[in-house]
Amino acid sequence: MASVRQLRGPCQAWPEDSSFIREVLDRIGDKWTMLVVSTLGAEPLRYSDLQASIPGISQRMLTQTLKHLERDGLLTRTAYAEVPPRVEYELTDLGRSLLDAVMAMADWAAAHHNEIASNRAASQETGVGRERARTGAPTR
Amino acid sequence: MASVRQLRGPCQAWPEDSSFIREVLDRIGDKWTMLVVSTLGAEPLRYSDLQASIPGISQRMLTQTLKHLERDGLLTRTAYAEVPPRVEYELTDLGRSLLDAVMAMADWAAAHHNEIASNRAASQETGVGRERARTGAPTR
DNA sequence: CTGTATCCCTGAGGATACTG
DNA sequence: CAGTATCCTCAGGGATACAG
Repeated sequence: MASVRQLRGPCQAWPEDSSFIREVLDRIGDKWTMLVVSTLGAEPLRYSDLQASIPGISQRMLTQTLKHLERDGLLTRTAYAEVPPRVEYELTDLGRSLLDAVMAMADWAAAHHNEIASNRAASQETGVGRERARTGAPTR
Repeated sequence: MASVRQLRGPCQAWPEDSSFIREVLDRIGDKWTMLVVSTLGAEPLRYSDLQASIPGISQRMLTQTLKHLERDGLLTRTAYAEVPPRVEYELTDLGRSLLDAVMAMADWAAAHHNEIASNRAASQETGVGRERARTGAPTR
């Protein structure tokens, strides 16, 4: 498929096709999805491995995120009927294709986070882009 | 800078460097940032143009998003001291570099949203990855 | 036109306890 | 081990009114 950029000229803001952005945001914009996908990028993992590999994630969120990803066909869930239950999660090809795009974003972050941090620090001093600081006494 | 992938081998989940993912998510994972950036991708726009081009955004959110992007050096704000005030927002080079990565994600969405939609529909019928449906009478 | 200031509500998501 | 079921908090963000 053609690039979104090709679909519409360079000097026209996307009319309502911001839906693409919305769509990708709804899918990966939540707190854990990208993390789970990137963690599974290297190798299939079981539930407990995922929880251990993703510091701070709760059972509730891990389960929910995995379900959503499975629904969308980004990963597969395989349960082995063993004596201590074992369930493995693995990215599908579709999931890996998302991972590529995600890595591009990660690369961007890696390449520019210093620059951004210093910009932010500079704005701090200048007052640029800062939320209006409380001046004077509060209203009440 | 080298790719994140190059930094660590292919068969090792990122130890704690999920921070890259977190970082990019914290910056663009909110509801409007990507939309504003992509809207400014084509050309500089003024406040009212942005609001018109991004259906559903409130003044509050537009202002806040613009401030954050300005703080991080992703766009510039230029106020013209005219009789009806005019303020133009324009992406910086840094902002445009982000846009490239964002477009990659949009391309991914454009290329795969059909596949994902049908996967989701299929799961719907199969019951795969679905939240447990209420069975029987509620607890109370 | 370009924002600020408030109020308020929803829902993402954390903590905890329980189950097959 | 691999989840479910509940409860509850808190902050993102919408609506509205006001200001330079």
